[in-house]
Amino acid sequence: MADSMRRTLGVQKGARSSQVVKAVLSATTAELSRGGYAGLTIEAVAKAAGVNRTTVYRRWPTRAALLAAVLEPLLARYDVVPDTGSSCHDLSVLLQTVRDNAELPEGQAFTEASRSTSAELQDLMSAALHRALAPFHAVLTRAVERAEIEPEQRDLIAQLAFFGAVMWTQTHPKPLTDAECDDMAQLLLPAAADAGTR
Amino acid sequence: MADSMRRTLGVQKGARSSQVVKAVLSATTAELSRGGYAGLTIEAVAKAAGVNRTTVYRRWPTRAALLAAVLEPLLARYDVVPDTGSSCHDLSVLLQTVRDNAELPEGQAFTEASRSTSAELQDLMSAALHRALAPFHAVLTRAVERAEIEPEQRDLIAQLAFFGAVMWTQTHPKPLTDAECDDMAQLLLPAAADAGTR
Amino acid sequence: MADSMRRTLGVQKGARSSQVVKAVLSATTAELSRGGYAGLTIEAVAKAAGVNRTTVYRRWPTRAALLAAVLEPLLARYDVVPDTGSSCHDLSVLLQTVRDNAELPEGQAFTEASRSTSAELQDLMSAALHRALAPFHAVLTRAVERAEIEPEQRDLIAQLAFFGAVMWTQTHPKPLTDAECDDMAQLLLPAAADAGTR
Amino acid sequence: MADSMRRTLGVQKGARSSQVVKAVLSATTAELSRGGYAGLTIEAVAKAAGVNRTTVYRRWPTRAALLAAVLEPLLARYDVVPDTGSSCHDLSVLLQTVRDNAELPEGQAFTEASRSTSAELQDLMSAALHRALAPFHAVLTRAVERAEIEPEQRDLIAQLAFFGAVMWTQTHPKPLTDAECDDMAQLLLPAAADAGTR
DNA sequence: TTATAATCGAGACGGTACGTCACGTCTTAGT
DNA sequence: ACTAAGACGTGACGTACCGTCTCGATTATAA
Repeated sequence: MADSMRRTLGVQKGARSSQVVKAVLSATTAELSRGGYAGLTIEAVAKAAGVNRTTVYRRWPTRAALLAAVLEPLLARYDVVPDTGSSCHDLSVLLQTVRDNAELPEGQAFTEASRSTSAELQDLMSAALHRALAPFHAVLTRAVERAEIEPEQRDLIAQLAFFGAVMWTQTHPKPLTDAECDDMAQLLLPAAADAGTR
Repeated sequence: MADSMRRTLGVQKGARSSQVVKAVLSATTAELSRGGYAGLTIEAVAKAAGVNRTTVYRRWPTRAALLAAVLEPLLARYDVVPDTGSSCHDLSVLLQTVRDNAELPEGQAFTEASRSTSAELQDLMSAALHRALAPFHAVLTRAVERAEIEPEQRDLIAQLAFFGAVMWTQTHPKPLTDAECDDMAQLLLPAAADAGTR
Repeated sequence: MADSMRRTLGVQKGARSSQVVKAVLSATTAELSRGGYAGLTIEAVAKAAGVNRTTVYRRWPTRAALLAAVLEPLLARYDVVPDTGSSCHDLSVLLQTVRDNAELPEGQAFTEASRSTSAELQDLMSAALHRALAPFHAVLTRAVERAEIEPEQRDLIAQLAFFGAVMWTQTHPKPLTDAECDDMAQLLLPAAADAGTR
Repeated sequence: MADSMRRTLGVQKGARSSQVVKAVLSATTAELSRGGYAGLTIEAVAKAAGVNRTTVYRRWPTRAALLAAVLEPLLARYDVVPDTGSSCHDLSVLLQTVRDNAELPEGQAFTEASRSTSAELQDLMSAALHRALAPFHAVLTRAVERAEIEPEQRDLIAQLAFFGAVMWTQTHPKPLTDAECDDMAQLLLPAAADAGTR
């Protein structure tokens, strides 16, 4: 039953396997950078990685799996919550992380794919979204505790901050600067901004 | 020369043509509602419209053209700038418009497609984005004139408001309520909110 | 009933109609010269003639009809039977006629189309073949009367002579010369050749 | 590089592949028998063979390739030169081979296609023609050596004999009989016929 | 050290959709 | 009354990837 598929399960210790993995994943980001997720084909990835098409299929059965694999490092950055003492600054730091991710092809592909209706992607993407939003909620929960914002504003601010940064390049030719991240944070956390300034 | 491509140019007077157009466009929204833009195939649209595939190609040479056609009514709603006297309320009205659009399959497809790297879409989508953002800028320019916000905050607020509303359903199971639109507007325009309150 | 088709039946007196006919027919030979009968499309003919596609269809409902129209002048040359006194020379003259026709694009298309299995062509082509073979039979019948060949050889010789000339360009880069026509005639009618020589 | 086109190159060991090949080729001759080469569509061949259309394309990229494949056995018959001692009889044997081939749908398609102007066919067909004419030239070269014909008559006789037989069914309802083959050979090789008779 | 299991490359296949071309028919105008 | 122009359904084209399967051929891990 498991044999019928002959699917690759884990990464072998040997150098060969890990090289294949590395080659495929970097080929994937390369392919994502031109064409985005919509233009991502297993065929092209395999060719770019110098690997047989079936080999890719064995380890990553779907396009979504490939995306997930390549997305992991970006999401890992959201696993640490900044804590500088100032909510406003914490938020700004998070926005900078978002910006850094959004500049990478994988990051672009993420926002592109997050709108997809495909079932396989839906789960992956909503999980990733929650992971990315988590530090925002953490920082803003602290802001609530410091009485800088009302509790019921928390989610709204997280929403505005996160997507404001994610979608920045949609409307602006250049990526967010650090100063603009600060502006955005101050706009959304006026009380915290005052505290930091004075 | 016009003959050389044998492409359908305008809608004929006859009932036949206009019926075809209607059938195809509504089939397009139907197909968009399941599968989104990524899952939109001319084949399926044609079948759902009870029309031959080539007929679709003649009038809408690309998938993007089909999307543009079906998107037009939504974008038209952004052509009127609300003017209720209160900037905060104007903004809220715009957010409600965004929400209404985002609930429709065409609207979802719009945000999905706007992230695409495809050349044909790029132009169409950036034009649509500008059209959708225009009323936001108009309303906020009035807010600047009323000294409710700083001039340099204008674009930033437009950005946060627009994408905050557009991406709402990414993080929330239910669409924006009118009250939430008000909250969002007040958060972004605190001075104008005060004015309206007093 | 007849109106439902709205088919053009005869050539109108006016200059316009006859001009259309001329333009289409010469466009047809032009198209035949590149692509042959297999590559002949109504679309291309209409465009080359500067005429609408439907106009062509009305007057020549099928590709075969177009071919027939353009073939007529070539077949007309077979309606006169040479009579120089020498069977051998008569045959040579016929072979030269075949060669002249075979050099024209219509002639090439004729031999190409004559092998077709299409029903509409079958009739047209077999009729044309008979018309082309008729003078051969006439000349050879005279040869039989002159006791230059056996009666039962008549059809065989006609067959060899006609197709030998028609298919000449299949195996030779240059068309038949007059001398080669003579050689061929003498080979097939040795008795008549002797008579002419002495 | 071999992967880049994903084209089927050779016949695999497995029974599957060879069965596909067999099915497609016999379907091709079946389709040729109705419609001829002009009416041959990959679509119909695939359907008749119970095979997917793309599978056909992979192994035989063009219609011409399909024809060539199906033609090969017929052409192979021309690779052996008859040598019965009598030039006249040798020629008759060749004519019978031509007749046998011309009765098969592939043979009909061959003569049909040989008149085509298509580039892809041109090469294939001229090569096939040379292959078919080769034994004629061989037999007639022997006849020259036996002083039965003049050297400069050789090609002319080959031309007349070959095409006379090939085109036989154009003008006759029934295929060539063996006796008629003999007649034709004797007509073209009178000296050799005498030798055989005495 | 040699089995044994995991992984890979290669070739082939059925299948879906693409975008294009030409077909032949029909309707609606425009002279 | 003809022709023009526009539109449509239809069939076939050749291509691109898809996802699956079956073979060997390698390559590691373990008896």
